[in-house]
Amino acid sequence: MPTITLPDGSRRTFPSALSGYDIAASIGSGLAKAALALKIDGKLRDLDTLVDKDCSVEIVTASHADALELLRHDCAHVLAEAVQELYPGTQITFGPATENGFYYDFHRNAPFSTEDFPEIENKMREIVARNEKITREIWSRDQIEAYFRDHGERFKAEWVREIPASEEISVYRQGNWLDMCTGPHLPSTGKLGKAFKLLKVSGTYWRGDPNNPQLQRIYGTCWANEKQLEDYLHQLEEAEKRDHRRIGREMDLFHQQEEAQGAVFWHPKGWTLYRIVENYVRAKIARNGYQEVKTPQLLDRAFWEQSGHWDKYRENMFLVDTEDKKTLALKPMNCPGHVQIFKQGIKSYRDLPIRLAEFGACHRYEPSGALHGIMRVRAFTQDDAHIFCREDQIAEESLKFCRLLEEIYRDFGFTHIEVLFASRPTISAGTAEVWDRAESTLRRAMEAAGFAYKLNAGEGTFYGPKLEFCLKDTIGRSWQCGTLQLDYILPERLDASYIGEDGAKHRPVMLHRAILGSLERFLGILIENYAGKFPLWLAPVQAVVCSVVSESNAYADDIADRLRAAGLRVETDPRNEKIGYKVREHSLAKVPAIIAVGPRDRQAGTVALRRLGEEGQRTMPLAEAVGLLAEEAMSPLEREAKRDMSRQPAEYASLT
RNA sequence: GCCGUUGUAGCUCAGUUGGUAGAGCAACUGAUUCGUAAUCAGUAGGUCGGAGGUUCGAGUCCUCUCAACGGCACCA
Repeated sequence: MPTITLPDGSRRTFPSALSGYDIAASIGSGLAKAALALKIDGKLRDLDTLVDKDCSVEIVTASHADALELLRHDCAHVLAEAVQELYPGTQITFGPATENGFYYDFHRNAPFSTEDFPEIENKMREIVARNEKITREIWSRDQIEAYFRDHGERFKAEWVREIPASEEISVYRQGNWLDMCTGPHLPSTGKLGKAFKLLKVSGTYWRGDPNNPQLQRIYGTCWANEKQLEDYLHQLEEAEKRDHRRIGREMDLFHQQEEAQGAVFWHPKGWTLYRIVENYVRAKIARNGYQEVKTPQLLDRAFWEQSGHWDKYRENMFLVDTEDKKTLALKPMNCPGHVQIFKQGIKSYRDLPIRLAEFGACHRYEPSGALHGIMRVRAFTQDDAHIFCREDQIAEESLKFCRLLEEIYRDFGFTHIEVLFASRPTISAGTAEVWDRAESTLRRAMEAAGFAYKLNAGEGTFYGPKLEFCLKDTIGRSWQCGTLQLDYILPERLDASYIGEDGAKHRPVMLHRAILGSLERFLGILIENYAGKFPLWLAPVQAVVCSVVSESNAYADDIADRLRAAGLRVETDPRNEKIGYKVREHSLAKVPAIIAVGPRDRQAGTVALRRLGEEGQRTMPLAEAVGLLAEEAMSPLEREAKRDMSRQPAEYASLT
């Protein structure tokens, strides 16, 4: 006599065990028809699962938050069935739901191409129309292995043996097709509907290992209804318009070309943006106890051998052979250079922490397939710094860093930061004991900083655990920007030391940290997040002064000079064009402030100010416009400084 | 590096079964001086990513190669 509790809190008692479908039917025939699955005590289950004891039950329909994952996973199965029906000999592997859709990995000798999609999609629609019943069965390992082996499915047969003996293995059957899968699934393929579309095909490796056979992955998207599908496809199109490569060209910020693969040609406007960002960080870290340095681009290979980078990354370093038979490497990172500066002279425990910062130009020979616009390049600049400190200072320094990073990200408009904790990789330097200590210290610092983080197991650096601060681009790809790495190894290898209170030599601990990460990547993300419509302090061109008629050109020049005197980046547009034409052009160029001046303005000493994205304009005295824009154009740092300056001494007292 | 796709004027694209490249916008010239998202007219511009091959003849077919894009793998 199970008693079930429904989401609205009501309870129903049934005389005997019954399926989710029966429960839905007992509530209403409409619900029974719409039901896709059920949640028993919060766990998603097949609709025909028998409920035989007291529990809470939710009927999952297409509008339920969990429905999409279910639909997408089923869509992957339908895709696999369609592919196997169309292309005999193709082997199945895995096909999960993803954030916006699904994929399925196949093994087939002939390549799949997007040209095959219409045929596959048609077959998928056919399978949906067949409305094949989907059933769950429990098979023994031997049964499954034999089945897949008999059907030429070597990957599935291999995988069965990997599943722990303690686990029950389920098989889902739909029509004549079946797959080993934990489920849950829809009651039948007909419930999938029509709102799916195949998107792209890509290569992948069996179990993610390049040494394994190559598989072909077909990606698709799937939604609860066609409206949602259309919206999603539209969203993808819109995202394309925010692509940093496209905006970079449209706004004349930068370009890239074949002869400098993985490098960036910054145009005047782009370089203005770059310098604004760089100078902001420069001023910000100077206020936070960092000292800026500059270290050599080329260093002898012996140096990299000592640090351990040669062993691990030689293939990815740019090397230069000299006349005198030396091999130098273009620096792929700045740490060893900073250690050399630290090592000059004798350091006392009183000197610590020492925070050395550098906008370090680095070169890495990244695999060609990894290059991506200005987000992943071979020549980039890190806002790098190394904090040399005592072990007892790690926690405080880590905390300070997290606070600083948060402030800077906030100033650039980023509030959603994904934080990952990357732990010890399989190949690493140092002892387990040192690693344990490093990991637990870093973990505690993170918790003190109040950052929620996810574990990125085994993804730390070879010399220490790592925090990754990630930001998302316009289509949701996550990019590591900031990082904090705790390192006991390099100070040892490069023989850095300080004199402790006890008069003896000690090893400092090194914190590697970057906030933006690579200036190039950060700017790429910044461009995408603002879609090029930067806040005034970041806009390369903050205002354009347009004359309405040629007669007003001199007045426009005059206005521009006044704005420049107030520190604004201003251009004039004296062309003999209609004002509507000029407004359109500068709006498309995403100039935040468009100022139009005509004979009327000259007489009255006014300007007509139009803000990007707004309709219409405001006519105001010149002084007012200058004041308005100059105030808005202050960087967050200048704003902060102004606030501090105006603080009364008493307020300072209360701060301490 | 691996798999797939793409590569024609500054940009977006067209180019039938192989017969020596076309449009719109931008640019340039001229006219127009017009108060808030495209004034009109005219001119110029590419040898079709690169190399090789097949052919009487290739943007169009074949081979190789480079780069970009989407993933995979990598990311100190």
